[in-house]
Amino acid sequence: MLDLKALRRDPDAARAALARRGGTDAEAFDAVLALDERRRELLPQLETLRAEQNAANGEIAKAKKAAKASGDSSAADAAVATMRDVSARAKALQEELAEVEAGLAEQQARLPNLPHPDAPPKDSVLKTVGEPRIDGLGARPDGAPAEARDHLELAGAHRVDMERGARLSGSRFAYLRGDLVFLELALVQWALSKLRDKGHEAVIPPVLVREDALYGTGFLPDTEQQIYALPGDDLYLVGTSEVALASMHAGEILEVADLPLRYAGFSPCFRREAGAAGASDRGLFRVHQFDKVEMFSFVPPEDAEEEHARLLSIEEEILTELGIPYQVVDIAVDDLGASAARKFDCEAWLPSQQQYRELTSTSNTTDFQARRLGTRLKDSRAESARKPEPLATLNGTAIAVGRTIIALLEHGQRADGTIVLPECLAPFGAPRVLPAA
RNA sequence: GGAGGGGUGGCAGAGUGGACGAUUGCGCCAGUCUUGAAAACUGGAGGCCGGUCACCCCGGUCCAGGGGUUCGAAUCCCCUCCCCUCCGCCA
Repeated sequence: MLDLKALRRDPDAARAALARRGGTDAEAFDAVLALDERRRELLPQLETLRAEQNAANGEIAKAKKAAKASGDSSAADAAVATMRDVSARAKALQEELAEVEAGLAEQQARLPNLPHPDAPPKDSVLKTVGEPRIDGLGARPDGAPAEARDHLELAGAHRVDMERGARLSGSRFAYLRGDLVFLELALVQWALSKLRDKGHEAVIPPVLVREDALYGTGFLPDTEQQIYALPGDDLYLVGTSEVALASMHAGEILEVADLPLRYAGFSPCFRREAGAAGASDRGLFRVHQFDKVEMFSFVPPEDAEEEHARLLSIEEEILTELGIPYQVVDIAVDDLGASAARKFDCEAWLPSQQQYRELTSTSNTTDFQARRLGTRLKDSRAESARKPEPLATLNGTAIAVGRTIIALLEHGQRADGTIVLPECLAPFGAPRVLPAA
């Protein structure tokens, strides 16, 4: 949600910023301005009537008492009759105002966040780290791609069982089995431990949430086609624990001294992924259910960019320690989600596809989510008490388990089909080497 | 799922139609006292909207949330959410 005061102060700047996103938000934007203005006309009128009512209430109470003593209730009756009229006018105004405010809230909810001025017009690669090759297949000096097997071949149906997954639940569902389960648990435990050491409290959140949480985080009204709903219970399955983590402090006023608040959520994620499946999305790459470790931070607004860089550096550290070559992409302004002002993706090199594919992503949502969720910040110890203000929230993927497993299998593969796994995972229960399928 | 009982300020807890944004206690902040602290005493302190996006001040609003009755609602009625107790069920 955007700050109405800021929009009023400089509508043209906001309009221009929104236009960079390329969507058709102009109508909603103009509607917001118009409804806001109407609201500001009606409100003082209603308040004047209310003040009149408040003043009269005391008089009526006195008159009633006097009437009781004297037996003459004519004065009281007259006052009540007068106020009956005022009350009716107030009620009419109130109804109109409620209508305007409902419309305003609806239009306002449709507006996405203002993009960061540095968010580029097109995806732009900021850096590339690691060699796009596979050490274990080093037999050929040119590193010819033909030899690289993809993760499904490497894992085998007894470890990534798509067929039975589909039989049970439909396409894009998988059974993860055997060694790979321990690999997942090791990845998760490794990541959560690392994040704990960096000040992120581990959290296992609910994954079924109310509609409010999805509106609050900006997933509604924007990505409804991606969200599983349970209409019988008015609940939704989250596509990311970001929803639950952001909502942890909904409606709260936080203390500056308590910031930053940093979390690491571990949860399954559910996405409908409506539409045709592409060949490059086969296997675990795009499934309806996957597990993920997600970072989430609440920081003062002025620290948001620094925190964004921090989350990105953690993502890079994780990829580096796992030995996965990657590139960092500054996501195009017209490709940001509704809540993000800026987004960086880390794309891993996938040997089987000979291209970089998204593995992790980190977004600076500035005060957009905080404003929607009603999470604010105050400083009780400040010299001059200032009003609570929205703070900044940021999120970033630590480990998207399925895709990380893909990258690990493909990069660890050797000519004989066995797979070397990163050393750092061994203490957490992962095998050093997976047998060939 | 069934039957009851509840939700009031940071916490505890009064208030059941008329000056209640709300008695009181604890906690918190400041001051007086003190070498310092404690105690005691005095004072202060919420959010939101608007007047003017500052301060002060003023008006409006907020007693879980929403709607209704009334000249007037913390108080009466309806709906929703949450918590507690008992029963049932269950990883």
